[in-house]
Amino acid sequence: MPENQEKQQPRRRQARGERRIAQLLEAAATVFTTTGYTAASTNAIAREAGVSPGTLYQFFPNKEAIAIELGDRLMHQMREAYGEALAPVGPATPVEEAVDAAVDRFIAFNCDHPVFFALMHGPDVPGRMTEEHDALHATLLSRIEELLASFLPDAPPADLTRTAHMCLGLYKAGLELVLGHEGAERAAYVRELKNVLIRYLRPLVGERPARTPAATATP
Amino acid sequence: MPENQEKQQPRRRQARGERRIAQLLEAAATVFTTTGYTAASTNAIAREAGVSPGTLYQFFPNKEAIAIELGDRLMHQMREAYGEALAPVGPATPVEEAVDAAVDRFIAFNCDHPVFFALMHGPDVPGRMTEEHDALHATLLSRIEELLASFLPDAPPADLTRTAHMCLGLYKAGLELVLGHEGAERAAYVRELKNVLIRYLRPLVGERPARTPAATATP
DNA sequence: GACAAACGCGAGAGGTCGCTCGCATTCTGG
DNA sequence: CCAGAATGCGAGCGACCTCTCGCGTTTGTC
Repeated sequence: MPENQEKQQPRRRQARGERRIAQLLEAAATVFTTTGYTAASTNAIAREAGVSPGTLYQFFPNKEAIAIELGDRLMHQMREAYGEALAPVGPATPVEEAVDAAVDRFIAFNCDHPVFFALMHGPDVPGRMTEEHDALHATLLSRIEELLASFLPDAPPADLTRTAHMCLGLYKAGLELVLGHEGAERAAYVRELKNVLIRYLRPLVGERPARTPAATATP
Repeated sequence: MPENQEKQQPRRRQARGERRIAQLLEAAATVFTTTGYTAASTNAIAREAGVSPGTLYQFFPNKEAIAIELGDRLMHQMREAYGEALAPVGPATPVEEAVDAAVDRFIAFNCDHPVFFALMHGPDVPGRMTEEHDALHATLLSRIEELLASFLPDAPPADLTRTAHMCLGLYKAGLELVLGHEGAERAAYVRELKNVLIRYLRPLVGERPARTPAATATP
């Protein structure tokens, strides 16, 4: 009984099918990025992939399933690229370093996969999409909270949760600005986003060891 | 120069019509807030207002016009409530005070008019709505930039613009969290949002609190 | 080579949404 | 009081969207 590729589906895919699925997901990614989830039509996705609408529904039961599968694969790629930990932080790492590493990683991932932002940011998603969205959100939040806990061992849990929410929100705001610019401007916004997070978190972790003289020479 | 009510339209409204318009806009506000602009149907708005679809189109040429008019009225209310200046800031006001006042005002307005957030936040808007959205965005940005300029007279214009974008983005992120909570939690998030902005801007205005003797002693 | 299953197609069924149109009702100015 | 404008209605038109269905094609297996 045990061996299976995907799930418990009695559906045997050929190599051609797997290729089509990848092709369709890629097309869906570009369409979602440009028009958003709700505005994206399955016909448009099929057209972008160069197949007929019927073919699309050979592989996905409905439009939502496309986004779900896309989200799952993105999540998987993310875990694969960065490992289980949000950011590997040693016991004496300064905040600056942790923020710098985490932001760089996430920004890089989001720039490589703009769909992620589209699926993340849109509360224009109906039905079961919301669950998936919330799951991802909760995952990220718990990672951030975990990371924060290593910096703030004696903070009340409620404060920790709030700070984590705040950090994620700030990151999303910064990400939007980063994705909206190119080249040097983009880099400048990344720098600003890091500044925001560092300056927000710095006062919370007063007695951290290294007072690194990094960045921002005072004018 | 003749007097006119709305614009150069040869459309004479009766008192009943004005009432219907207000009623429809109110209904549209609740529908937009709950479902967002794109997902909101004109039939739903008419139903919410207790009138027929045809009646709705007696007063608005299309769905977009409803949102536009709603946005205009909100904008007007905002100006009326807070005056032309974003926040009246004296020449020696500390950053803390300016941020505190500005955030309190905006948060109060957004809590009173949740539609504002819905119309603001949704890039799910097609066609000419985007212009209106961008116009509002630009207005807010220039106000913020203006305010920042009074704090940072010698900063390069590019940096000023970037900082203004960042502040608005941070505010929007915080607003989302604030609106997502109630009571004490909400107040805590307001506090956090202020902290974020203050700590972000503080290092940029090093020699600011020259006049106030009881300034912050802590580094 | 033959059979079954997977793949591929595209017209179109079924549904929703924005918006219109013809007609009834209410208001307003003269 | 009455002509005409403003208001109100709701069935329904056309466009579009998700998803289906029947049938032809390709692929894997023996």
